[in-house]
Amino acid sequence: MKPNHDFTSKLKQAGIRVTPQRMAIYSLLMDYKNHPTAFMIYEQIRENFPSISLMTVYNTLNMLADRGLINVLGHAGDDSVHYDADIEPHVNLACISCHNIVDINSKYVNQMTNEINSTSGYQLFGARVLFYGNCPACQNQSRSH
Amino acid sequence: MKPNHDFTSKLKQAGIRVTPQRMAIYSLLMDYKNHPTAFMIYEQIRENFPSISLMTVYNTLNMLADRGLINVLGHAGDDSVHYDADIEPHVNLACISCHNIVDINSKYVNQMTNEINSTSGYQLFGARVLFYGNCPACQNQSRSH
DNA sequence: TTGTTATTTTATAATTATTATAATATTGTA
DNA sequence: TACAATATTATAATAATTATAAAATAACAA
Repeated sequence: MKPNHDFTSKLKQAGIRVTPQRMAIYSLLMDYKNHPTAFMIYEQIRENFPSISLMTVYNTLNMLADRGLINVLGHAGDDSVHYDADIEPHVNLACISCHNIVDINSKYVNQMTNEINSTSGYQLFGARVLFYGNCPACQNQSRSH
Repeated sequence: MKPNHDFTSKLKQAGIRVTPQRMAIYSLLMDYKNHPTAFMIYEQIRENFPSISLMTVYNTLNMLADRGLINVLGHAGDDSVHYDADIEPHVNLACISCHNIVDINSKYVNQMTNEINSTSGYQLFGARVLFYGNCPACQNQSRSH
């Protein structure tokens, strides 16, 4: 049986040369579901690659995004860009207080994607469906003021 | 008959003090459909208010966004934030070549919004539903290389 | 209207996310 | 192994956004 995520071949298929840093960044983004920023990734990776530079993280993320292997979510109330390794159209839900982003399921996303694909005339690369508000935990915190 | 857009009362209702600069920024964002960045707004407004500062534009946009009068769309292939005065949930379609953003209708947006409102537990403030790709014009340009 | 106070606007400087550059290191391959 | 192409790193540069504080303006009471 083959491994669930064959990162190496995915990178190669996309024409991206395989290096330990890229593997670490890509697999971190695939494994974690927390939609991190470049800096958050940098801090994580540094535990295993103490000499990695933030530039490498940015280079890798831009490369992965250009080839369509990851998705750029944009800001989440803070001012840095969040990334998502889940490139299937789906809904993200961002909390503008704690800046966490979670995935949720919606039966309408695929229908909407198909609709736009067939009617817009655009050559679509991806979607960023992000609802924002206060998560349950942050709603409770603001009550206790 | 009352005017279609009563900017003054909208600002007042939101607790925002009315100034000529704020009126100009808000009405520009309501009238134009091109989802501009802060700098694009600055350049437009400067034709009527030669001494306006970019800081005022940022202050006003942040204030309008905080009170929920406008929507923050995030980046569109460039690296500055785009704004939208249409706060009804709707679909934006961004071209990553020319960085234009247009609105399109989708019958699924409202259904999706209601679904998330009732099932997520989040206190929702807005949505950013953005599909990206190449617009028809830019597809033609890239063919002629 | 006029005077007073709080709020805004503006100019300037500071911050910070991201990108550019160039030297060094590593990868793929003959 | 050795060569050529590409990647990584450290550093500096860029540019969007925010902070600060003085000057200007809006709200409002008398």
